[in-house]
Amino acid sequence: MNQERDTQTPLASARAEIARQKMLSAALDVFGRYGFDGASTRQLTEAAGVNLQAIPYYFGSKEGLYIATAEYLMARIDTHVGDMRARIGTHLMTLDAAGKSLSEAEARRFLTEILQTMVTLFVGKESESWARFLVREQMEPTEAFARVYQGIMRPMIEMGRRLIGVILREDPASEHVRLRTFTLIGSILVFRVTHAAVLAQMEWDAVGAEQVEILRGLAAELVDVLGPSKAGAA
Amino acid sequence: MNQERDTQTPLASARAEIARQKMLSAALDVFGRYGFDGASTRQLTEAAGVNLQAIPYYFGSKEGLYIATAEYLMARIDTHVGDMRARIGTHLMTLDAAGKSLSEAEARRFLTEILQTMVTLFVGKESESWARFLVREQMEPTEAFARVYQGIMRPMIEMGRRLIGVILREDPASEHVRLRTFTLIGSILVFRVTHAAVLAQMEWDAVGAEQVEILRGLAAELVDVLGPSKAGAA
DNA sequence: AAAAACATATCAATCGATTGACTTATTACG
DNA sequence: CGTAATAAGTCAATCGATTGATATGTTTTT
Repeated sequence: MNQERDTQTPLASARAEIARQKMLSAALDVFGRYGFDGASTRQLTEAAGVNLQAIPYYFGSKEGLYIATAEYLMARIDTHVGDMRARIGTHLMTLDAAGKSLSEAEARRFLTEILQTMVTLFVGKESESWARFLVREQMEPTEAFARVYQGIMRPMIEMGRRLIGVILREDPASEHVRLRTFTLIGSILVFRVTHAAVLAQMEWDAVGAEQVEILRGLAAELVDVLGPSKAGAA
Repeated sequence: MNQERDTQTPLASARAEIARQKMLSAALDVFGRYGFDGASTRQLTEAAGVNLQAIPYYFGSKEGLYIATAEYLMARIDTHVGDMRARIGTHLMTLDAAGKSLSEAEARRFLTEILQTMVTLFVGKESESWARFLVREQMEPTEAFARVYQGIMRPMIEMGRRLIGVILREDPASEHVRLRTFTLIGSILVFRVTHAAVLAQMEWDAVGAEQVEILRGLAAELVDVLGPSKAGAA
């Protein structure tokens, strides 16, 4: 079995590339919906419109397809958040190089942007299976966890830590800032994880564009009420 | 008719009750760890030390065992949170009957208690499989979801809504209070759902007693910083 | 022709469930 | 009381269906 494509995409694989793409696209949906064990190879290939044999042929095994799907997912997500991440990251590095510090207002603006992107990406309907893929991978890490964590979670979390550190006026590396970073993530993630309970409690039929807009507003509010512990609290 | 049999547990079922108990206890762990599809009947019966046939005999089917396990879980949880829930619930009803309203300080105290209970129940290690059972049931509802939601989630959420309504000085039924209730839940739940990422970011080896204490402190802080939108924010 | 891509027909393993025989406990009856 | 009849509980053996993977043949491209 030789499906190595080390340096270049051979012209011969024009057909193959289409098949791979179809399979990855379908696998992202099927794996996201049913998980690794829950998704059968028949299901995966039928959803992609390819033969059962295509899995061992192109990806070696079911597990190979899964790992490839995880990387495909990260690439897809990067097309959605890559710009924002690069922009904020560059801004932070520019400040570092100039020896200047991030203003609180800027930090709030960036943090709001990140959380609102999380809403769109995690709670929205069109990316439902993606989100389930990621949540599942967090809760029960598989072989692909390290890649997903390093590629998506970690950079986002550490960027969030820095921003929250500025807003709370604390060390971004402190335990407290790390904890508060996770609480903010959880504040959004809960609308995906407890999806059924959310629909029941909010009296929503589904999470459509209208609901996403409400949650984006909520994300902005969460950043607004975030602040250093004030002495003058009753 | 010298001996009543109908009201009390029949002497005949003493053995059966032991077997059922063993099976439910083992099933709670196995289902929690691997999910419904992931747990095999062999696994379930071997963990309980009973024969494969015990599942159809006592619970009709694997699904019957699963539903029974969900109800068993709720009973177990009730032994942990039942007292608190009853105490707060009674207090609220007493106030209602007297036409009095809940003070903000009391609301904060109760809410902190609820969140800290969530920490112990969801994040602690000894109840890890329980928590995973519940989280899984939320994310991919099965036949047992309605029971779990009605029995555990809903009463807790609606009690939280009432308390948060007092603190935010808003209508507990409003959309905003509902949203903020979920964000609080998510702030704790995230430490279970993104467990692997939490360990990596917090540089923890595991979530033991020490970490639970830290998270209980975080829960208290989250209630502290909760308040009606203040005008004097810079 | 040679390689790449696709398809058919299986494989052994495991799934949940069922069968029917077996042991133990409870009830019925003399 | 004692003992046979009945029910309750346990067990190994096995069912058809499905799982991921493979062996091998066919078509397409170079």
